[in-house]
Formats: sequence, C-alpha cells, structure tokens
Amino acid sequence: MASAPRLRFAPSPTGYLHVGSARAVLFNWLVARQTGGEMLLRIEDTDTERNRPELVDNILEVLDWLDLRWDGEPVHQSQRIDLYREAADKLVASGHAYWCDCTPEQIQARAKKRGGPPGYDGFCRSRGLQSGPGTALRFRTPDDGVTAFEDLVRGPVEFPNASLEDFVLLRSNGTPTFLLANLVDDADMGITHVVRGEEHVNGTPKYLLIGEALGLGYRPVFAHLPVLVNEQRKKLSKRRDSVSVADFRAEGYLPEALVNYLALLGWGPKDGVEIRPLAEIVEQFRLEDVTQSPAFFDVKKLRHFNAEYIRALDPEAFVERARPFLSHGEATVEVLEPVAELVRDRVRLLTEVEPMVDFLRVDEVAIEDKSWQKDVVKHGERAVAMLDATIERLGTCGWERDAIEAALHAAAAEAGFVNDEGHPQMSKAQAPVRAAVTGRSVGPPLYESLVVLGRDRTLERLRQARARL
RNA sequence: GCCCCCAUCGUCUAGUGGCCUAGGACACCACCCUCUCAAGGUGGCGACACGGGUUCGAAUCCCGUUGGGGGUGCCA
Repeated sequence: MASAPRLRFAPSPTGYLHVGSARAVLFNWLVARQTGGEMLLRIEDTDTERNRPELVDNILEVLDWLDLRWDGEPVHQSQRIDLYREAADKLVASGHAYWCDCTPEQIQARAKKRGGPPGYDGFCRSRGLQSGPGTALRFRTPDDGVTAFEDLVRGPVEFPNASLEDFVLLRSNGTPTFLLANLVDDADMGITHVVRGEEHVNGTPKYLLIGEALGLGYRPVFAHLPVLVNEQRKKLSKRRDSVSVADFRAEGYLPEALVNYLALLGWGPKDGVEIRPLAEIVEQFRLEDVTQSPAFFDVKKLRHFNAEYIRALDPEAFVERARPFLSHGEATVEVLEPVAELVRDRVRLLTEVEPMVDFLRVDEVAIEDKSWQKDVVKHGERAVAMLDATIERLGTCGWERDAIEAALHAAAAEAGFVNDEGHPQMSKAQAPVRAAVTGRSVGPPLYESLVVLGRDRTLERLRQARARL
C-alpha cells in the first residue's frame, strides 16, 4: 500500500528566512496539500559553530505569518546526533568510511603541488587511522561507475562517481555534516519527496551513495528548484540582497500577495491567470511543470500584486491589516476609518497608509516646499483668489461631501479657473486648496478629506496659507 | 581546473514540429476617464543568443559556439 507523500523543509538557523527559502517551503507545502500528504519541518543545526538558535524563532514565526504550516513537531538535528554516529559507525565497520587527520591546509597544499583539481585526494584512504582527536571521518566514494537519479524538474541526472571526492561524514569534533544527517533523517522520517534548491544537485549522488552503503534501500523522489537570482543574475544571498521575509512583512506586504507571487517564480498556471486564491494554486501546481532556469525576484511585480491584494480587502479588514503600521494608533484609525476605502485603493504597501492620512490627525500641517511652489505660488493671483473664495464659501456651506464640492466649484469659477464653456477646472483649482489643507500635492480625494478634517481646521489651514502669500 | 545545469520581450512566463507575422503579466510610453493620486479603458514599445544540422516544415529535436548560473568546505 502506497503511503501518503511526506515532504520536508529543512532550514539551517544560520540566517533569517529569505524569499528563496520561502519559495522552497511553498513548493513543498503545495505538494503536501495537494496530495493529502504532510510537510515536516526539520531544523538542521548540526554545525555548532555557525548555528544561531535564536533564528529558529524567526523561521517559525515567518512560516506562521506566511500561513505555510508544517505538520507535527519540528525535528532538531542537534537532538539526534546519536542516530548519525550510529550510521557513521556502520559505515566504518563496512569499510565505506575511514578516518583522516589531514588539515585543510595540507589538503590544499597537496592539491596545489599536484597541479590538478582542488579537493581531497584520498590521502588517508589506506592509512588505517583510528578515531581520535583531530581526525574526521570520510566516505570512500567509488572510483568508477555512475550514480544516477530521477529529478522531477530536470529529468534524469547522472554523475560519474570518479568526480566525487571522499567527503567528510563526521567532523573532527564529532559532529555530523549535512550530507550524513540529511540522508539519515530523510530515510528515518520517511520522506518521499525531496524538494529543495538547485544548489543541492551536486550533493545528491553523495547522499545516495551514503544510503546505498548503509543498505537502506531508501530512494526518495527529487525535485531541484532553480535558484532565485538578483539583478546581477547571481543567486540571492542574504549578504548582498535584502531579501529577508521579515523585511517584506515590515515594509507592509501582505503574506497572501507574497505567497502568490512566489508561486509564479519558476512555475505558471496553464490558464495564465496569475493572481488567484492559494487553493487554486494548490490544485494546479505540478513539480513537473517547474521551469529549469533561474528566476529574478522582481519587487515591482510583487508590489503590484500587493496593491491588488490590498484593494481586494473590504474597508474594515483593510483598517485591521493597516493597524500595526500606524504609529499613532487609535488617533490614526479614527481618521482613517471614514476614508478607508479611498485610501485602500491608493496604497501599494501598508506602510503607505499613515503618510496618506496623517494630515487628518495632526494639529498643524507642514506644507511641503515642492507642493507650495507648484500648486500655490506658481498659480499667482488665481491661487490667492481661489483661497479667498474657498474660505468664503466653506465658511457657510453645509459640511457634507456634495455641499463642499459645490462650494469649491463655485470658488473655482469665481477665481477664474474655468474652461471655454465656463465650467470650473477643478484639476487646477483644487491644487492650492489641497496644498494648503493637506500639505501635499497628492492624496485621497479632497472633498471626502475635508469632511473628515472638519470646517474649523479646514478654514484655519486655508487662512494660514493665505497669510503666507 | 573539474562536475552539473540553464538560454523566448527589461523582468516573470505561455509555447512540447505546422494553430507563432510568438500569447499573457509586471515595468515603461501615449491617449481616454478624472478634483490630485490611484484604479480602469485603449493603443504602443519590446524576445525565440549565435552557427550548423534533422525535417516538406523548427522557438520547439540533435550537435557545436557564445553567454550565464550552481557545485567543487571538517557550511547547509
């Protein structure tokens, strides 16, 4: 009886979770959800030197934010060391592994002297060394033959064993390396699909060889995803590129938008519909359809997706999602609520909300120099007339949207902002008013904004601007 | 050096021998709509890296070249 697929995401806590890893999780998760299988989480923390336990929290937290949940409890390799040592012992006993006391310097020096390819030369293969301080355990790779495997995204892959060096299984401090722990755990956890980054392709024959030597009869299905690259077409790196998922969260991206976008890197739905519910992606996703070429992470397109997702929110939900990004809390929420829909349609990031409505909250608005020049000073006498007429009309009109609109139309006509047919030219006439009241050239629709601002504060700002002229 | 891989608009992709004078999306440009800005509408710019084959026919298959990437660690 075939059991349900088991996938795994196996990060090492050596850095914050970045978008490349997030995509790897997503693809694993998609397969798990689609097949009714499981996605397990395994923390690969065998390298005690670089390991930063506090980063595990970041990884878990980010996965939770993305809503890409794992099944069961996370497995920590650091708590399973005995398992790997046991496997190592078996390999020594069967002659598949041997102890080596060469230092990296010695290995390098010999390679240089030899003039050939760098890498370990098998120096200790037949020295019969015993385990001891300063000795690492190496795997004896076959000298001939090939190791082949089937890859869902790249098809059949073959490696000549002669190109494989005798790699380290156990460090001289006794800790297992990635290859050993990875294989042992995948087999032990019953992982059926290994879906991971392309950078692991070359290590796969070694992984397989360990399994064979152990007599495990274990053979998962592989899928190596093309790497994500930056504008220089280099693999995304945490050092060079700012690609931490937590940073995107802080910038005001919605997890749904990020996940949707990530799904489209290296894969596309047959019908070409890009922005769609995750459930549909789960249904349509196929590892076999994943592209083999690297993909550039395009923030501009992500931003567009984000704007679309924000616009799809209903006003109440929008306010809730924006809430964590409002540094003045309830005071901002109060002024945002009446214009929530108008603001929601104009922001691409949640961090853009506050600057857009701040003029409604503050007591005194600072007018940006650029706006003052462009929208007021440049219009000269007509701007003066517009401000005067507006102060006049808004002082007495009713204080609701339509009344305000009518008042501004009348003021525009009075100030001479009219076209050939005598209709008010509001695109120009509103500029001085907007600048005076909001301090900026762009923002939410003016009439609705004034309703929220209130008559007193509106008039006060208009008078102050007028006084500057 | 050696091993592995990739190659369609600027970017993400559709395309699996004829439906392709190559489709969509983002970006960009123009116009329309319009109280600013968005959104929306219309149109535009824009690609099969190159050279050989195979075939009646190639973006699609094969070989080579060029370009790019990944790996080559007592990192994962």
